[in-house]
Amino acid sequence: MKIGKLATLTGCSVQAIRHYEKEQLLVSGGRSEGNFRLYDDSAIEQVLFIKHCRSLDLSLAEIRQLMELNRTPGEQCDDVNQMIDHHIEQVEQRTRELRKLQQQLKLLRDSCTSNRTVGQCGILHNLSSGA
Amino acid sequence: MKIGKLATLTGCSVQAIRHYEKEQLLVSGGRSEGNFRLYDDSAIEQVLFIKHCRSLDLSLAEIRQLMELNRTPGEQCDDVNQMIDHHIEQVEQRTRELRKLQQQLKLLRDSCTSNRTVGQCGILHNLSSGA
DNA sequence: TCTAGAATCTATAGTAACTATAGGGTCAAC
DNA sequence: GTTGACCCTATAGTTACTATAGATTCTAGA
Repeated sequence: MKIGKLATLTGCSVQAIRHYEKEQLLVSGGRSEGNFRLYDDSAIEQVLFIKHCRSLDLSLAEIRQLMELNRTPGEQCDDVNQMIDHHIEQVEQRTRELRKLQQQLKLLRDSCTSNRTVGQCGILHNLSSGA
Repeated sequence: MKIGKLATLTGCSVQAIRHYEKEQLLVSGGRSEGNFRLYDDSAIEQVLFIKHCRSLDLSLAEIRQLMELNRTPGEQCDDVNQMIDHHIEQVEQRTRELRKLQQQLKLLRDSCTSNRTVGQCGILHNLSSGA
């Protein structure tokens, strides 16, 4: 199949697939006479694998690493576990940051009510002071 | 003062300050004979204002808008309140997403234990199936 | 067979908020 | 007069794409 069909079947954009190929996450099965990329069914699984990983916010570099590991089924999979653990930590870290941010923003928001002028605005006042 | 001192006093990098100027968040008081940017004390407050807003994840575009509002103290400040409300919503949205992500990652992580091979790895298995 | 339109190709710019670098001027002190 | 610290501009890099331009290939209907 050509790239358009692969895109439709996987729910991926054509450009994204080309991008994955450029980043060496995907190899097309070759080219047609007219230089169109050709894929077989295994490409569908590969793109879905990438999509699934992306939905978990794994980077393309991490996905590439996972796909490489997949090619050596006899090796220990500790690297996979470590990568996921690391990723979980990152997400938790970011969640904590956002929670703090949320609190600060709400405090800030409470410092102003409707029907005030810019000069009286508690928000702008707070932002201007070092607080 | 020159840009280096402003950077030191505000804890901002020199490049960041130049970047803010390029993005029209900041105007230097002029240039020296040798074409060095010159600033007065009010620039310190401005940079700190930007830093404070950035620490709340406000975009440079939003900050520019706030600074413009600041110049018209007689106007109503509803726009400020709306911006902050909108920002709070965005942060909450992202927090929800991350929370979901965290759950999924933890489920994924639990699908594998130590001392397995790549072929047996529950994580890779899960990522490969459409699950 | 001709042709219009759909699909594909490559290459490049844009996104956000900077950081890092190259290659060059300016200035103070020794 | 020269060394070193500081400054200048302009450009590339970061991430994972999307969007665009300009060209080529394929397909289906007249």
